[in-house]
Amino acid sequence: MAAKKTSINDIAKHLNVAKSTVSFIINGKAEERRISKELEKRVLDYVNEIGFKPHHLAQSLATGRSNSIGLIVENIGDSFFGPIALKIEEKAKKSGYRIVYSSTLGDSQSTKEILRFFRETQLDAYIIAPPLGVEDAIKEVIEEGRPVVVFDRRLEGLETNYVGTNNQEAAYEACVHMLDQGFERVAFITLDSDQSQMKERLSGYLQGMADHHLQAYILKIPYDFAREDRQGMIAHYIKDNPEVDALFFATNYLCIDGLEVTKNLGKAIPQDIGVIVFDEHDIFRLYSPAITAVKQPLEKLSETIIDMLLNKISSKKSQPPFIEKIVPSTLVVRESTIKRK
Amino acid sequence: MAAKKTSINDIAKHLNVAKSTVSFIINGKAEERRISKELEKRVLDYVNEIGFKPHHLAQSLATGRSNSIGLIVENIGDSFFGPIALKIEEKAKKSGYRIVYSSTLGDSQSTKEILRFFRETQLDAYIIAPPLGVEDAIKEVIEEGRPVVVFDRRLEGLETNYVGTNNQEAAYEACVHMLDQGFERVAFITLDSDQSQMKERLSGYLQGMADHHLQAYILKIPYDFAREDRQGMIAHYIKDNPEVDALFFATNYLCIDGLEVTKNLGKAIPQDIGVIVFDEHDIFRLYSPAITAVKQPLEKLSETIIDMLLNKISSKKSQPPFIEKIVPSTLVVRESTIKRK
DNA sequence: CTGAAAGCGCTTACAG
DNA sequence: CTGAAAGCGCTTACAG
Repeated sequence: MAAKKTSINDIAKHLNVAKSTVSFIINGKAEERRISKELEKRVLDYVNEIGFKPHHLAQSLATGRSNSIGLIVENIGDSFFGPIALKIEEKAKKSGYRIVYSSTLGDSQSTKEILRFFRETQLDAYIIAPPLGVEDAIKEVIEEGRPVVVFDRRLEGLETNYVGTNNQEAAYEACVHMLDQGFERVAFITLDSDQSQMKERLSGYLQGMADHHLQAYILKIPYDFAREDRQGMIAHYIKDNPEVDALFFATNYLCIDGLEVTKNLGKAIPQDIGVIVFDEHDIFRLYSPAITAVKQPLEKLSETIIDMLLNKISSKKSQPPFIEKIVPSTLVVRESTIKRK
Repeated sequence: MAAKKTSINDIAKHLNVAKSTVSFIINGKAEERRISKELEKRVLDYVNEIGFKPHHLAQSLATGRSNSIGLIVENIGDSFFGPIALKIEEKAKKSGYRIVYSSTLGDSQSTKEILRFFRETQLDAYIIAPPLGVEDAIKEVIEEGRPVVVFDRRLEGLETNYVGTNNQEAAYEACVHMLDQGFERVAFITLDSDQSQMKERLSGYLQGMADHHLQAYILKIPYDFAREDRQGMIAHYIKDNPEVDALFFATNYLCIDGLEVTKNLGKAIPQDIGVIVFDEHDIFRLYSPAITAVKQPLEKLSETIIDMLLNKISSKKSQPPFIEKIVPSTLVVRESTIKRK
């Protein structure tokens, strides 16, 4: 029975009170409005009895709030954004917020469309891991008065709240770890990307090599290459640079590609070539040998993001002062970087 | 400038026409309403000029549609549901639908809460991979007239649209593959779960063993066990049943646990023990030896789900006849099941 | 061909 | 202490 939902109006009629009174009571403003305990109880009892729930949309239209947060990530299906989305949702739910999400796949055009689409629905706030080129679109959202938290990478020229990890320091630490283990010609295999987190990681690596007066080896792989093409580039690079004795992958899926390549090439890790990677993945723990990785604290990152946003929402500040929080990563040392003596 | 959004009313005033006229024109009903081409153009031009977008919430309130689909999965962060969510979103977006999601983590109580929460927002339709015990809650949604597609597992006693894979046949095929390879004492390691897909897989395994007159070995691990506990159970089981010569894992993360266990136990795959698993994971391709797996066609599943739902939405049928589609899985044979002669 | 009006279900000044 | 009324921004019978 697709029975019509009972409304606040029906309740008011049934109880012979004004619907405004019902509204106030339901919203816990009985005391504030100095409504008699008795009336309050009568209304509440009835509301519970029939299991009334206010119509969310109508509430939103009247208040301008939708209790929904837009979550825009690069790819909800991947091992970094997926778990983060889960954690964010858990906490958001506790505060009465739903998550509306969309994946950008790194494309600025579709990100702009997502933002346009989301703006039409009056989402209360946004969490975004943006591609380059959407600075203005995000600015518009902020100017509409919606709090925004950008995470994972920052956008130059866009001032806003930000949560990320200490990419540069962590990459530096990882690089130095390799050198401490006796590797000398460490190649950095990264994406050909101007995203801030990638640039920071590269910069950490470069610093590490420079501090030890070592030459840098860098391979940049186009962002939109398919797996076989990425693997082809990596294989070529290894063959062309036989003196390279270790690979530092800038992100987890590149490393997964790299492992397949070294396996096919018959290179032993870490004897023939050392391996280290920025970002964790289940595979790294299980691989033989297990792969040393820079681990981003997903839980802590998620918490920081959603807490910051809820804070901004409740303080109604989409404008400055903007907050920035850096959650440090840790190096998980495994077998792939420990040369047997 | 958090300027007030211009509304259909403002446009009407500015252009000196009734707002109903503006509404009709914007909604492409100019012809149907026999509004003059000239007026239509005048309105449309202005609308484009100021970049007007109708207020989604208001539209929803008036029409009863929200252009949002609720996606309720077990865990948006995992390697099965994450990619499915991505694909579903892509297609939904093309048809003008947003995805609102939530993860159940397999808990029926929180699933009920999610459903209640979502129902308040007038979502147009639902895609659900439900835990047991939410049959009635889903029934209520259907009775409200909202199309529902259940996927991955079905709920006994709940008639609705369903999309899933051929769990039983695929498990049977996997089991027979092991026997063909010369394994004889294949243990089935599964969750202690009454979910339909798990029961079907078990049944496929049992059938396979029975058809070859072989004894079944079954280990059921509690659903809510943490990783160490699961691994502990698997390790024990292997030690207690030394005659077992192969392990058939009912789902991917159990297999990942199992790989860690066999590694620690120093068992060689496939010489000491064969391994096969239901559900893919990046790890299985990369592991040494690579692990034979039953691969669910994620793309095809996602497509089938969203197409079915969009169909139901446009035909406005939440009621019977319900549709059911089974998308077959395929066996990807790798090294873990091929005994060297 | 076009417009005035009611309605979707709520919130919230305002008045008493 | 409580209620009548306007308003959020749309849609859609209905009337002319």
